Amino acid sequence: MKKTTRTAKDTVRPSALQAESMQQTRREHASEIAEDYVEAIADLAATQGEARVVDLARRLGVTHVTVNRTLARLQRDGFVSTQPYRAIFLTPAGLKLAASCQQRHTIVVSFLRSLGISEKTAELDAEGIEHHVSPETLTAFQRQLKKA
Amino acid sequence: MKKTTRTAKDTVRPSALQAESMQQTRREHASEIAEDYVEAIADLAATQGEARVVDLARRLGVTHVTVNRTLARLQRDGFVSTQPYRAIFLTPAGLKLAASCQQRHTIVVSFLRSLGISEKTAELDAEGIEHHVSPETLTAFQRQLKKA
DNA sequence: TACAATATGTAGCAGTAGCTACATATTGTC
DNA sequence: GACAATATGTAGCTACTGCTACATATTGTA
Repeated sequence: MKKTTRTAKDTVRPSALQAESMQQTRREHASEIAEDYVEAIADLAATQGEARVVDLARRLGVTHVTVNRTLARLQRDGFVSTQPYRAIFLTPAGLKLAASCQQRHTIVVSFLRSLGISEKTAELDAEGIEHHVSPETLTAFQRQLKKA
Repeated sequence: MKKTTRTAKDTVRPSALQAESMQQTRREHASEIAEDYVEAIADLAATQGEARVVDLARRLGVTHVTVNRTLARLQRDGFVSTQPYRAIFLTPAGLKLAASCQQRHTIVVSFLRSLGISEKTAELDAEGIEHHVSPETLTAFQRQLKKA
């Protein structure tokens, strides 16, 4: 036997629902960090006038080195535009992404709060949860909020 | 100036709530995969008698190579015990983790279903969400389920 | 202007997760 | 037992995320 038969099969029909879930979760994870960054940049720009590397590092809880490299990736992917020793700006795509992230974040936090969850926990959990909430689920959250 | 002052400051007082959220999310991410694996292994052992590398690969939507390396890490961390060309077994720690994951998964899915979310979406979203649900939030979900 | 503080950038390391290609072991069947 | 099919293992690549240490640029202030 020359090569793995399994690989081809897996590609065509990964398996059940769980494999699909896992793959989706992984795909989402790739964009989670992008979302966190653009959201932070938008917020810093709004509150402080501009977003700098150190601000982001503080905000995201990583070193400035990590921020730097991630910004390079975000620039490569068209979400931000940066110049050495200058403030960081969001591109139209970045602005759009930031807006939808902020809206989703607000909805998730409000929803959790409506269940009686504490402010702090709601914020902490929302940060992890929000990236995995599908449009359908987000709509359900909003529906529930209107009821209450 | 010899070294970065910022680093020390960041370590002591990362910033606001968001930095803490991010760091927590990253920590959680480290254990997400472990949770997915032990859950899958437990399920395969229950339904098929034993868990093999190929089964896990199909189930998780990755190649057998990835499964292999991850299993090595899980063994290093004390969650599974493996022997070359043999079935994979969960250690007591692994069994415990699997049980709590399955319970949490069930609660999250039930909760989403109770909001009128479709079976498929509930499963897909739960897969991503469940790893970020704190005990407080999980309790709130259960409380809500009892109401309905 | 000069100096110190701060900010930003770069080099290089570790760890994790994914992959393909290839090598070896096990298993099922004739 | 032999052979083919399947399963498992290993080598080596990419990419992302985090870090420390060090180098350079900018900025604020005496």
